[in-house]
Amino acid sequence: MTIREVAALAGVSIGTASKALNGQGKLRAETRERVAQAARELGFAPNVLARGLLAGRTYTVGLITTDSFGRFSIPVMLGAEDALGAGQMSVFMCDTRDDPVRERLYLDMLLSRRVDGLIVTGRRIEPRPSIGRSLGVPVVYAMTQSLDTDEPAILPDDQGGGEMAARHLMEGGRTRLGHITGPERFLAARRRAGGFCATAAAAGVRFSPSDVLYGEWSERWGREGARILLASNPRVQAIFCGSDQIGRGVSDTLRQLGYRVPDDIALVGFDNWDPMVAGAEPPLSSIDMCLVDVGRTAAEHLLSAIGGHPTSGSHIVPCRLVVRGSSGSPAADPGPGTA
Amino acid sequence: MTIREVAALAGVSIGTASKALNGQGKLRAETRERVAQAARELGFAPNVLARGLLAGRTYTVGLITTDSFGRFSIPVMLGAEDALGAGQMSVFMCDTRDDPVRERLYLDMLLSRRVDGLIVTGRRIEPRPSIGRSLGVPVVYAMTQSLDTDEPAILPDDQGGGEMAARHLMEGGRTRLGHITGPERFLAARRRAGGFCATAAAAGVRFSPSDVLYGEWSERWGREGARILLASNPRVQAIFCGSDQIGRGVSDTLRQLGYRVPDDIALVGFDNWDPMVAGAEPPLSSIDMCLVDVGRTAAEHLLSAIGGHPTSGSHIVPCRLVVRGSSGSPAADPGPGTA
DNA sequence: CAGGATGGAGCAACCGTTTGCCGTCACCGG
DNA sequence: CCGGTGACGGCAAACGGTTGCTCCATCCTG
Repeated sequence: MTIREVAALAGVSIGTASKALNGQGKLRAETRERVAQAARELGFAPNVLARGLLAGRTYTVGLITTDSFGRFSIPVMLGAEDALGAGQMSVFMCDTRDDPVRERLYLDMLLSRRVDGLIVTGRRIEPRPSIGRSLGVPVVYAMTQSLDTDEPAILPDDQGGGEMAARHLMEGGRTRLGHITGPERFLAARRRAGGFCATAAAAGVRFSPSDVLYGEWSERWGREGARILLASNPRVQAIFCGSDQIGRGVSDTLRQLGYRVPDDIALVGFDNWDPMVAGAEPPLSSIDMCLVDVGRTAAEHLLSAIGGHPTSGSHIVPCRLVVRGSSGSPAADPGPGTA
Repeated sequence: MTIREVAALAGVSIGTASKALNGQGKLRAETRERVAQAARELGFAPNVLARGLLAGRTYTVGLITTDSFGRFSIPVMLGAEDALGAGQMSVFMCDTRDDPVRERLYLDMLLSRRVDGLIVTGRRIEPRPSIGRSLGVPVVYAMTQSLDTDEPAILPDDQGGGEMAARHLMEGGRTRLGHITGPERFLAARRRAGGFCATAAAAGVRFSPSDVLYGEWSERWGREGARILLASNPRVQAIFCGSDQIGRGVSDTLRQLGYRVPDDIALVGFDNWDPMVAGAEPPLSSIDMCLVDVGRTAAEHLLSAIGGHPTSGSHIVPCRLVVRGSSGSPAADPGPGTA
């Protein structure tokens, strides 16, 4: 199954066979066809290693993730795979499980495999330490960013997502808002809250940053947060939840306490995570970070860098609002979602 | 950063440097140390491609999954990665998105990259067509099996899981049972139901295969199934749910209808999927398929096959029961789970 | 008819590493 | 003093494929 066999069968030299298969050199069309036929017959596939050895590149990129292939990393990977697969590149995926030792290990492995580039992904509380500036290969961060802010990073638009949620919830004329979200130490939580507050303020709706209920990314906190919010603000009309899990807890609790969703209180979640939004009753409207796009964009930037045109700094990928039953207008339900 | 530089710095020939770094040949200890020092200084990492080219293997395996890196494939991949990482092998992950064309494409890619072996995974309704018997590399199926039943496959013990659930639910003396699960066309659903029925029968409890409620793998069906079950069997004491999502729907509906879990009705789910079991109220007991073990075992079989000792046929990995609040004894809650 | 142009195919070097074999040097024993 | 032996290290082939250069034959043109 090597090119040697193909050349022998076609009755040409190895070099000629190679040229025939790659469309190089000057060969008679008949010769090309004869070689192609031989290759087909033998099921020949060129050894990518040998080719890479000579070309100095491997047509391979490394993808390092820190969050155990969680539901955030997966779509990013899929997007990256899409963009790279089109360019005939393959992806080595490594899960560091957020362990610096493992990260170092995987990094060495990827470098000794001479990957052409690196994508670093994984949900983080804050920007992460750079994985290294002089590794000899380009690096792009996806859904996370380096403390070295000029290293290229592709990020979801958390702030824009918060703005979208606010605009959508206020659409039906609702003005008494609430926001229950994850821990304040998460940059993403603060950005979402920031966008939400700013949009409310711009619309003349009273909702200050101190009204944001920070807690955990869990259903339990959603339940608890809902009770706290209702205690302090019993006439709330719309709640923006920082994650679908929180949204789920809020939704359950509202129903338990006798509120109707969306008629009494409208809800919007965040992440658009199918098992969560679909299982809620009614199904939960949610902000989708379009992580597949984030991954695809990251891969495109990486390809560009590999091609000699590096980019730098943050690039924001817009979110998308998916409307479901939990946020129909109090007057008239707008019907099925736009996505 | 090649061995040439290292050799030059150490003042030896390339061949000698290679031997020094690999512990081969007969060299003075001082020479070895000098080379090692030079390598360290230059941050040398051997080019795995070049090494592989000569060795005829790549220290790489392909992992083909059909279910979009879903929550079933991920733990399998992690387990496989663990077992392979220890042997210094890397994993190419490919997601076919259940598309035969993509599968073919990825397969060709992996073969032209000369992977040393292949793991095929992904939840399937029934055994899948063989990916190919004469690919030139060993193949192990994980969490799925080939129609060619002698190809090695590592499978979770669905039947045993059903037995475990039955035994656990009957422990507290409960004898009026129910089972709400996914579509009957899924082999896994039938196996779980089979184990459940057999164990009930063996204990002299009346529960026949025709009592199983087959439906979908969704929360919605859980809700619906719970109502159906209660309508036909209002005094049911324990329900085995074929997935945690179904369990979640059942749990919510029971609470809504005024039943107390676990005091009136005990629940056990399947999959032990954290966001689902933790978010349920009370937290859902569940059968864990130990998919990490499945993945690890698959990788071990693959390594063995690569080493020249192929295995064949199905190998079953046992499940594990994780007890939580939803299945405490009606007499006395046994307290926190055993896991 | 002779010389140059051109088309077509082969040769060999190269990518980076490993490893079997051989040469060399020093030391030891006879 | 000479031959043998063992310790050390270098040489070169090999892995599979690519490509610049060379070489040969043919054809065309002056």
